[in-house]
Amino acid sequence: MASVSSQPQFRYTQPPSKVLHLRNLPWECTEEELIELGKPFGKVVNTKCNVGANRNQAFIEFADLNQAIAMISYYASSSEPAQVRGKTVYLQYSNRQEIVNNKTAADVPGNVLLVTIEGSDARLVSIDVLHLVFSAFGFVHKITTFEKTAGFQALVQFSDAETATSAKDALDGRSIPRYLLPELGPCTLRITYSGHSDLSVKFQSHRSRDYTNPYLPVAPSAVEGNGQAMIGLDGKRLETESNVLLASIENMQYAVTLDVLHMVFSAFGPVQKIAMFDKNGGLQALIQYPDTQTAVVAKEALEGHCIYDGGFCKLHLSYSRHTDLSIKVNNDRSRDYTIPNPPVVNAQPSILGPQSVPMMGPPAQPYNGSQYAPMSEQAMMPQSQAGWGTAPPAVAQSMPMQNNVYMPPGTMPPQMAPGMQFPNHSTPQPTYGSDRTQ
DNA sequence: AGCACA
Repeated sequence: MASVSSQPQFRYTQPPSKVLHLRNLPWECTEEELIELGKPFGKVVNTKCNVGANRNQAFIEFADLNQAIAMISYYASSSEPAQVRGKTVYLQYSNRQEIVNNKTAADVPGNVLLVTIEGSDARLVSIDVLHLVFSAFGFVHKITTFEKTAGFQALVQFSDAETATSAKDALDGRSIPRYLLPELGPCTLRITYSGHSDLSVKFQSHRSRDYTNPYLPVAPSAVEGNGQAMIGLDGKRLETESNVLLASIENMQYAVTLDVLHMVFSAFGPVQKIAMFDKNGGLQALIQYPDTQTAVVAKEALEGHCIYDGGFCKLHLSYSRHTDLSIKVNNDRSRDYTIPNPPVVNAQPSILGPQSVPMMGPPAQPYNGSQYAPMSEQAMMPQSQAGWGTAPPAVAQSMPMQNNVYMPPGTMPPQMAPGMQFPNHSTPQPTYGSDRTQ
């Protein structure tokens, strides 16, 4: 192709071309308006609008050079200038011989959106959160997610381009609501159209979903037991198990202290670290066990149960993305129980004495898992075969945690629970000592 | 009011 760079950028008289260059167009002139303008002179085969820094220039390409010449000739001698929306447009032959339309799939409206999730935690955004966000605009048929150099991306399939467009217009450049992303930093959505019209989803997995086909087989990699993820048959529940639990406390009528949490969660195995923080006006806590199995047991046993009788301080548990909490300082909100004799900052005696703490009666509903259900006084006694509980019964009954290896002396909660549930358990004893981090 | 896009 002949190089145009050897010519000046423009001249006052251009050699004829079937491409015309238009300027002084009204803002956001449409292709349709350009076609209307050129149609009287011939067949408009291509257009390009919103050109130039001011986006007020455009190109019209005719099928034949003579048609372009006809248009230029007409307006060269016409008393009425070429107009779009009453605005005079100036036209001349372009210095190009054809319009190269770089219009990519990203610009052509379609029913499938290409979504790039931006942010340091972008790849932690679950497909369920994406589904929730996009479902606000219509039925989401399918979602696939993948990693590209552009980052973490998803394809979201709607029924039609109109629905997809409404989602794109509303969400492009905006961030996923923070309440949908506990623990995660801001995640911004960049949305274009995809060239796809129907995504191919072979399995329900943590990477892809087909919401039109609930009977689609679950990917082997998403089946419970492989240690990676669980997925329900409804294709909706997806949880990645973790050794760290995120606890949200609902209906917090009574103060829930670090020590109370430690006591409650220690019933299922050694608690390594706890971090408490306020989130969305409620109290949340991260509780770290040495292994995922212990966390799973604790979650199953405690989910939905109340720390105190009467529906107070109801626990809602999920798996955290964290695997090892970074406890910068031991205080009344966070503690690393793996460090012996930690310097406790802001150590303050518990405000609530045992008498002011409501008795921890049985949970509103009995624990379901019989293996971990404290059904009787006897069941609350630490069993000798209970892996990590080696304390003599008498001691364990009053101060169940005191003799545990991971529980250094001097860190006992001041308010050991009277009547605290003490489930039997069979978690093998992990090696706490070697597991210290940071 | 004067030539895009990679």
